[in-house]
Amino acid sequence: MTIALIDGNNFYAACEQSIDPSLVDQPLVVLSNNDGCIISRNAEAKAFGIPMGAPFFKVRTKLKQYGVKIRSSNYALYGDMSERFMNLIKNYCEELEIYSIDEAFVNIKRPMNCNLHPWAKELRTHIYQNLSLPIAIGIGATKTQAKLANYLAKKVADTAGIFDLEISKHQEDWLESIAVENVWGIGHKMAQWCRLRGINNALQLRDAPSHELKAKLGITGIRLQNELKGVRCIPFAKYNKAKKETCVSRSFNKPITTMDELRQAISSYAVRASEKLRKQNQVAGIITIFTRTSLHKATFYSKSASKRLKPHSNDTSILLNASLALTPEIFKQNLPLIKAGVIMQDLQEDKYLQLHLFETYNSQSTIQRKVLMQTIDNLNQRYGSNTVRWTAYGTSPTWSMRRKYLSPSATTRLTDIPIVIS
DNA sequence: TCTGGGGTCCTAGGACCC
DNA sequence: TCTGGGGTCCTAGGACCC
Repeated sequence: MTIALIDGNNFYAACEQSIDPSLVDQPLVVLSNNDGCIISRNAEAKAFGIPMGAPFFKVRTKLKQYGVKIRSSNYALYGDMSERFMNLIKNYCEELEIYSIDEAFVNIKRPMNCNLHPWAKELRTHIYQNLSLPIAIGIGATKTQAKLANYLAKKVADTAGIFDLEISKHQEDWLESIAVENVWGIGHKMAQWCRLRGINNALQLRDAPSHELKAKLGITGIRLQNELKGVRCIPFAKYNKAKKETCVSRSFNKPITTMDELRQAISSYAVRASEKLRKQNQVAGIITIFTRTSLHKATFYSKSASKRLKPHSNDTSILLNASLALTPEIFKQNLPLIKAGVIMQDLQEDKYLQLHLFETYNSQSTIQRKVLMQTIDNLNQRYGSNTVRWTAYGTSPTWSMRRKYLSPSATTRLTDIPIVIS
């Protein structure tokens, strides 16, 4: 078996372009939630030297000057496009592991002549014809090799978005061409450490003394090195693994200073987190809420508070009450809070709900609660989120996300379907 | 004015067990 | 002089990923 990593090029920007023909061939950037910073750029925008992750307010003038189009994050759109993307890939491989919203690892068999190019080419065409999304395909003996191959498929001219590192006659040369910071699993800190030791590229990392890597990076270092050599250490996860925690957090549109606002925000995140749990068929054993001031100010404040839930639950009322009870513990007077969130932890599958030996339970009301939650979820799913809502988070929040350049939910909401005038 | 959101894995150290 | 050996579980924090 061989591994391929398939991903969408500039995925968010490409999704925006696929629903709005006026964006084609135009430089385009997509902003993070709250229109904070740049998280996706198409090739035309990259050509202007607009860096990834740049705070929007710092590059705003430049964007205007170059006539770059701007979109706020539209996760309803990207999530739906991702689902379509993965479903198309499924027909082209033996096993699929969805790694992120725009990336998937697949297991494939090499044909007799070992050449996977025709397969890759066909898949690329198929995706483009169906979704107008350009993709890159990297092939390798291990996940890490596939990742590097994918990187090369995008960087090296003349590859047409496909690169097979496993059977390349010049594998070592290619590894040498990849800077150490571009290796999957090597972040900012580790790259610094590598550079200090003269480990500058993927080849040098592969051949570095193992005991030094072990000492610094632990078991992950040894794994990484073996993966570079072609020895599989990171397993292929065919099935969606159950989440270990689930978090809902947001930055505010502007700093908040009152307990009332914080309560509203926390409430709305707790409601959303409960929905997520039910969708994942999970119940939480611990709920944590947190808030903080800006990282970029001299006085930094950050506080969290947790509560154990007995028994585990995904009932909105229970999680809402727990988070509201915790809110006074994290609130501090006269501080400009810019972000808050709710984290659900110690997650279990809801069908194996563990009850407590010395508590009494009313199974009738438990079932009724479950049906109630289901009904609310169904109504919100069918008629739009917030059709049925909890009053705890108010009707017109002053703190909600800024999304000034939002595109329509063209693939998930009937009223937003694009209209073609011929 | 203004810098995202949502995750995972690993490790070290402390508390505790027999 | 000298104070065991082997283990589990939990937590906080660091590092990384997209």
